Amino acid sequence: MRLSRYFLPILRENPKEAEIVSHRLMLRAGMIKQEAAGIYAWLPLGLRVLNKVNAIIREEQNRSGALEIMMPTVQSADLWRESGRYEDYGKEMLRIKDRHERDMLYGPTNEEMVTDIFRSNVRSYKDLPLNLYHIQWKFRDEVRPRFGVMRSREFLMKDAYSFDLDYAGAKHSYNKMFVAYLRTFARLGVKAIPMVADTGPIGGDLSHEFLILASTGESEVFCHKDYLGFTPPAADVDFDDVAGLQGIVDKWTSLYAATSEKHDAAAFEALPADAKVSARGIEIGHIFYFGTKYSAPMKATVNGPDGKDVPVHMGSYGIGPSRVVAALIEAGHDEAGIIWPDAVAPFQVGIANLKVGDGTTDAACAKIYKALTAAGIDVLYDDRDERPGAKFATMDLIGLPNQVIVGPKGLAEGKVELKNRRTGARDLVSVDDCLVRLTGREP
RNA sequence: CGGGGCAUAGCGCAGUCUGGUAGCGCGAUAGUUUUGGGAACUAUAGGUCGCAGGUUCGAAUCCUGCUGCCCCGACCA
Repeated sequence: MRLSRYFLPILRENPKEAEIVSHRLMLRAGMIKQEAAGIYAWLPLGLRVLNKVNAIIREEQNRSGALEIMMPTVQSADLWRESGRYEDYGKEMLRIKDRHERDMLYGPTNEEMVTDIFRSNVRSYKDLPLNLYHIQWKFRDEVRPRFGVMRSREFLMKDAYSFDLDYAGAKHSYNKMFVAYLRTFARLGVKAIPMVADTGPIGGDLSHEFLILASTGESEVFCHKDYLGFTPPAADVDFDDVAGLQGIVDKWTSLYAATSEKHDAAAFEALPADAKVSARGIEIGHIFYFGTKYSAPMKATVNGPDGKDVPVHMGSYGIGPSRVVAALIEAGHDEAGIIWPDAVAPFQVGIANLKVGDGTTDAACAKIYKALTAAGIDVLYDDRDERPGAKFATMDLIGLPNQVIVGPKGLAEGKVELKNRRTGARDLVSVDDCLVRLTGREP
């Protein structure tokens, strides 16, 4: 992508409403635009990141055996009356009437609807286990939305729902998502720690929150330091291996980890002094097992091996990709701007042409741009007629992990500068060496 | 939902007390000179002063009502 043809409305000054760093940087980098309280439009740069986050989540959900569907944002109130939540959910639910005066709502979550899909189509225990998920916009009419997309009213959520014959099966489904989440967050470039959680209005008695540590987090967390050094499950983990998955979950729940709501001060104090981590955290995932809470009232039953109908055991599993984007910034930034993990960076490489109009630099940039693009790498080529300082500032602000700086000084020696955003390291290399290092292959 | 603020150009703000016909910085656009960490000069564009009513010869400014947004707390993915 040539920056001169891109839509990147960068702000030099901080918008006054943005208090926390991720909100500030997302606005300054032209990733989002607020349209109403807690409601945001995603601009090209922001959408790129959001889509990359979604892609990783999707791959790991699919790997675990979950099946992607797409449920609507607008739902009929009738389903929610069946579960009893139409009254219980309160003012956080955005209620709508259609032209026929029918009660509708903008979905805050999808347990009822997915349960309806299930009961309409599944009759036998032989069709279990089943896990259906989608990535869809939700609306929760927060009393006080804040922190940009971190706590917005409209937000994107990946929500998965598992269906099993009994508790043992449901526990395995729960473990699959637990492991999938560990892999997902590791691939997103963050250390997420599972913590015992309250189940809140969703209900149920088995639940974990996944939190990443960040000084601006809304939650107060306490955990054992060793979690930060744990190795996430490998890509070839066998999701059908019941004992194997349980082993992974056991390991990741063996040490102390809790948010303030579930904090056990005595247990935490018993940890060795050098193992205690007391910090702030951001919740980026939450998984629940809630048994027959919805399947029983909504009559989502299957015929068991003994020929009797039983309500299925369910769980739900959520990740907020839009919040994840903000959380990644909270966890990765410096004075100059965002530092993206490679996996979700909007562009892997930025090319800064320091002297647009100079034949030599233009040609070198064009060669690099063409070669990287041909290698399937997302490249942002800053071909604007701007001074070098402005280009450096832009690249750093939007956080491109690898920056190729092409100017007359370096080219006089046949070299370009390869800069790593995270470490700040700069290497003077030939154009060919630069391409080898960025593409991992010989020209 | 309690408490406190704010609303004037794309962004940040002054002007409001004391009514007199719209201003600053940054940004944008064009040109020139520049060019290795957010350049200088010149020119240009851009605002029904949140909305509606009222007072007045005259309202960004005073009065009334409304709306939107932000912050703190409680609540929450």
